[in-house]
Amino acid sequence: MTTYYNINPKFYVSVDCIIFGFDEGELKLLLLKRNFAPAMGEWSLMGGFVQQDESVDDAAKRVLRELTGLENVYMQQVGTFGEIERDPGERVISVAYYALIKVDEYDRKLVEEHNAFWIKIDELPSLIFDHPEMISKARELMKHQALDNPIGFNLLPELFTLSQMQSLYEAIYGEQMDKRNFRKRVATMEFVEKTDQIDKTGSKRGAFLYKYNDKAYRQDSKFKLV
Amino acid sequence: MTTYYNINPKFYVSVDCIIFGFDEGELKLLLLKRNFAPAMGEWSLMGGFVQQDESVDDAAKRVLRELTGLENVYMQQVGTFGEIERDPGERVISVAYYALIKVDEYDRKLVEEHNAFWIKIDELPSLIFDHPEMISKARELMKHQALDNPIGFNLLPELFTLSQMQSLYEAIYGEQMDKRNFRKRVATMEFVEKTDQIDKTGSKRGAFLYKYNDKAYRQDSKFKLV
DNA sequence: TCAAAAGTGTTAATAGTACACCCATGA
DNA sequence: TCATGGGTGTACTATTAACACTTTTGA
Repeated sequence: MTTYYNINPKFYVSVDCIIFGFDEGELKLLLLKRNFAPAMGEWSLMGGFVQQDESVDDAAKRVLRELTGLENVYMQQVGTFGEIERDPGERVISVAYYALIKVDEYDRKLVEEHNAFWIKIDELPSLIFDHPEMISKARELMKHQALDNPIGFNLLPELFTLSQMQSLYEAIYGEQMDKRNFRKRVATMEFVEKTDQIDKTGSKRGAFLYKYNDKAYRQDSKFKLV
Repeated sequence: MTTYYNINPKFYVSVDCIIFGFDEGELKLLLLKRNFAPAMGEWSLMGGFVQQDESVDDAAKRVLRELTGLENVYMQQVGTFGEIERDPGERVISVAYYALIKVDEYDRKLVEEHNAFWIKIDELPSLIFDHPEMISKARELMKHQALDNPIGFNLLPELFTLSQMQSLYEAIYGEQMDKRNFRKRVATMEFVEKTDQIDKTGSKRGAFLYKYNDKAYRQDSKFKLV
């Protein structure tokens, strides 16, 4: 019964990745200064076309891997952008995903080859097509999800100080937090575990390093910082 | 520079609508008992293929209108379902939307022609493809959005009693609420306005009818029932 | 007269917020 | 010795949760 389908048109379908990183106390996005057509020379998200042999989710994973070399990254679908003229070249329906990566883990060489750069999220250049809209939706969604899920740890190194964790959440929520209240709340989370290791890079005195225990989270599961 | 696009495959893209209604104190979905191919005789969501001359969002609006006759309905994109084999006939990438409609407003004749029926959300039949997954995601998203946005009024008639409103929110949240606390919270919302009209259908004594004032909401904008 | 839904306040518990000083260390 | 970030507790305020009886009226 292929006739049922045949009367309908087909479309190019792409994926675009909003790649978040946290570095030097700031949220950043990994963006391409395109050294390829179309829109060469302009800034864009990393993207690619969905292929026959992969699901849309898998296409997003592949595209992220092509740029960063990373697998098993936390990714979430942001939404599908389907305006007729969104890509001036041809009609393309694009599915946006956001990804949270640790900035000390990605493949420098791949990123360099793609001419990609980390840009502070409050200092974004102009971007092609509807990529700004994708980013603002992604940011909104990520912030919303971060409110009651411990997804922020995907942006922190394996071992982190409480100051790093606080400045991450300040960056995500866009507001300052009280140090004592913040630490009080973290102290109630059994899945944020204090190690006996000390980080000396951030201060002279040194700060205890903590780690996130995902298994411990699934059992008790309460996360709320605001 | 069409060569850039040409090397990539194209796909059928469809939309599927999860249509919520609130009737007789229960949340319901408008589902098709398919009287057309493929999967004739089975239950499914209302769907359709995206066409060349419409955006994906517009396709969803069109499909909803084809079934209900309604325009300007509250709709939200739920997500895109892109597994390779999700439709056993052909590869189709589908974008799911949920819609909130007032059950006293839709076009009975159109619904009858499509062989569609209102089914209580806790008594759903088995559905084709990944439609159950679409529904559970839609329900989750709707519940989440209903937590701090006054979207529930899209499901209530223009005039409603506080008992109706409470039972709606009990259905959405899936939990019983305290009548006095509920009314206290509603009383703080200036955008829920008491009229001087009384509904006598629900009780012998009669209950005051209220209405939702969208303009008043946009100005003050706080909504929180839980 | 009675069944059935409408309507109405107070109190206790909990959660959230504001706030300031000492500590340890390397330069 | 001093500048820098690390670390800690308490009192107040706001929010949320628990709870029971009276009213109206049609059948």
